[in-house]
Amino acid sequence: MDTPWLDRRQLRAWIRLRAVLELLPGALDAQLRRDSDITEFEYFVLAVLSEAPERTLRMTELAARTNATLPRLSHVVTRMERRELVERFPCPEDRRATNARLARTGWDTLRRAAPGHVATVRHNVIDTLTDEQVDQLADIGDALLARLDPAGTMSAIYTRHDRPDGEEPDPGRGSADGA
Amino acid sequence: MDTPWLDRRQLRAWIRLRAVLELLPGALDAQLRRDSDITEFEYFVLAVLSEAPERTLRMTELAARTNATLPRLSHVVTRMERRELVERFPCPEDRRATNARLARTGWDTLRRAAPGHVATVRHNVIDTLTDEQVDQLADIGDALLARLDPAGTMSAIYTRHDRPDGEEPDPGRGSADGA
DNA sequence: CAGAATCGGTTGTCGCGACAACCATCATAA
DNA sequence: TTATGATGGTTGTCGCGACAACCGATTCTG
Repeated sequence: MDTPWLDRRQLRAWIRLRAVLELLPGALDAQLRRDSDITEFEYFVLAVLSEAPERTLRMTELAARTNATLPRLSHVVTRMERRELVERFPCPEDRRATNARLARTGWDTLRRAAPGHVATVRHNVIDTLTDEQVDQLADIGDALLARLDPAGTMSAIYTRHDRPDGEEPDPGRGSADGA
Repeated sequence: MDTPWLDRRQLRAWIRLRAVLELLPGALDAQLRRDSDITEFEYFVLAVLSEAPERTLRMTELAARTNATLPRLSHVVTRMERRELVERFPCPEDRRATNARLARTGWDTLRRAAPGHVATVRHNVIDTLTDEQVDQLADIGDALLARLDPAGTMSAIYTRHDRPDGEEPDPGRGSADGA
């Protein structure tokens, strides 16, 4: 356990990363709560569901893709169900399992929330970086996730199907916006 | 409000960043809780205090440097006081104010916790990146914090006094480790 | 030197996430 | 078949953070 201390340059990077870790989630959350009355996590749940076939996913799978524990997800979905953002129904093939499906209200909420959320992400992240830095950030993210999420459960979601859109769940294409 | 959608490269960066935001804090927290029975935030409070002159800081200042709201800090310090990690005493100059001082136990706890914490940071972050990426990360962090923390309250802490150590609060030098 | 506004901090309530305990279902093997 | 263990989920309790309400001390204003 004789790990060397961090040198100045490493420390510089770490301190900044730590600060971002502390501040950014709050900023994103605040905007969504204020403008759409949902959590960033709830937004993410809606987004993930909206990407799934039939807009339906088993709880376990949904938990994995959102990096939630099952208990946490269960609680969250219970609340979301109350607001009719999602629906829960037993899985026909496996009677232990439960499916979560994006409800109409959830889809609408997501669509309405998306633009503001994207704007916030742009404002706080993307637009503050050069194009080069954006790519560097992606590579750095890959490196970190190799440790944090070896299975790639979190990041694979959107990159899997190779589309120009992703986290932002597509309102803007498809039936919306009359594009 | 006609913010353009994220293009593929931007999305790639954002998704990864988001995943890191979700996973990294938990990883750090888990290690500290397990090995030293303190939160990452408590660790940080200890670290910040240990860097302050007299190992003492006013609550407001401590809150600013740890990016906590005052109520939150007050609660945290209450608990830490119970475990004798810190002490609170009224500020002589301003009788509204309260000072928080690092207690003996807190210092010891910090010193014992530091190596494992550093190792975790290395394992999950620093050692997964090239030297070049470490610098890139620092620059990216600067860019993001320009928005998130314009006053620089969070990141200024350690860079201000220009030392080779920083977040990691110095055990390792001084009387520890018998170096 | 009143009175008002402001500052510094604490306390109370509420909502969310972690963890453990629990129940039901499916798979496996004797 | 029935035990055994694993899988999929839910529920209960606890601890922490956000927000609002509050109080004493201080500064500002006339």
